[in-house]
Amino acid sequence: MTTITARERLINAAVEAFAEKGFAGTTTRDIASRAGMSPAAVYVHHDSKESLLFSVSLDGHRRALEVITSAAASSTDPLDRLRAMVYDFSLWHADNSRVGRIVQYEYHALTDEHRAEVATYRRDIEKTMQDALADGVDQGVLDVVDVPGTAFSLLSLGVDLVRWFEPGGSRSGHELASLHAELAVRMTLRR
Amino acid sequence: MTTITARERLINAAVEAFAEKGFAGTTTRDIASRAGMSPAAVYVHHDSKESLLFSVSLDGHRRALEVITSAAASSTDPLDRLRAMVYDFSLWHADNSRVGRIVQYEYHALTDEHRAEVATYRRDIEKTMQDALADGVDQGVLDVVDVPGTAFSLLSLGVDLVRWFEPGGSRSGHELASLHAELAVRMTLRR
DNA sequence: ACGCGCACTAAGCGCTTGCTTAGCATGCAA
DNA sequence: TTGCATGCTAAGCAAGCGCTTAGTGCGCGT
Repeated sequence: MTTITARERLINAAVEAFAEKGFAGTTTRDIASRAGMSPAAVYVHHDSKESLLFSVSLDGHRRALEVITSAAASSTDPLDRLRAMVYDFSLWHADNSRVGRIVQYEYHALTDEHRAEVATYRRDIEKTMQDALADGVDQGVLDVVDVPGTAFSLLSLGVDLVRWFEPGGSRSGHELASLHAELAVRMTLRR
Repeated sequence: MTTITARERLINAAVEAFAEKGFAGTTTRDIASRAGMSPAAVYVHHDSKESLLFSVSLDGHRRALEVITSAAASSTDPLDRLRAMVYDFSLWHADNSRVGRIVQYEYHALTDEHRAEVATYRRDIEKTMQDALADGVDQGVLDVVDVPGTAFSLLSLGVDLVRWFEPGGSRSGHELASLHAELAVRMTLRR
């Protein structure tokens, strides 16, 4: 059985609040009341509002990198691998749209030090996608003129989901991830 | 010669501030000082901080719709038209990344009434892209299984630019718009 | 020369912000 | 029984918020 600590309850409350109102629009009182605690309780478990954001953002970046890294390792066939990477990355953003929104849109609200730390995960995510495309070109399966630009565009499809995606909406995460994977193949397949 | 009114100077200041710090993170004092005025001057020309946001957002939505509408009317050839629409839409977002950021990311900060008003422009933008794809399919030039989903994905490429694009960066708006137009053709061309 | 209207400011009001301080209930070791 | 650490709250502080009020200086028509 997993016990949810008070610290974790506060983090979950912060995820809800930041995703709904943004970092600047969220008050520490709002976070506390979502977690069923008094305003002062936030500071028993976390140093500041920004350090709460950093916890959420760092964990989100780590999980996003892990998703795309595992997908990259799932196959040696360039086409299967590309499909898996785009599918899993987009699905993760649909399934975790609140955390994803914080990762993508509250990046600028981090302190310089914290922003620099999560920036390494962002570079790794981009590099993983670029490497997959470059390898597909080397193997003669893919035809990609602009590898960094195309990699970024493929990631954009997943990232942009968090701007509007709501669970229980008219389209499921699987549907959208499948669409993105198919579009990715069309964008890059050698003809 | 064009004279910039005090009202416009405040709007320009608001664009800078909202794009940099977000709506909730911007103070009316910040807007006023960027415009070289006292805090009270804001209220001589605008009703509230939110009405300043609405002015920026409404104008941005109108201009984005106009860009894609003109591109849609620029050719009857489905492929040329698609290229023009994606190119112009992405280029506009690169050239107007600050306004674009406000249009896309501060949408939720509008009042319900104001949000409903700009929502019509968003629907028109989507519909314009969907119609162009559907017509290309009808003419036998394009092959698009999921028209609304693909239309949204094509727009996402341009929209996502505003998240990170900075004028004077390593890639020009033209470069990115060309890339997006080429990817759009690959995504939809019948083979 | 004068008076009026308009663009603008100095000052500040009531409220909310992030965060701190002082203290209290509970549980456990001795 | 005592003593103390732990996890929390009530109260509040200084600063900053959106916005208002009361007025000032200046250009312009007469």
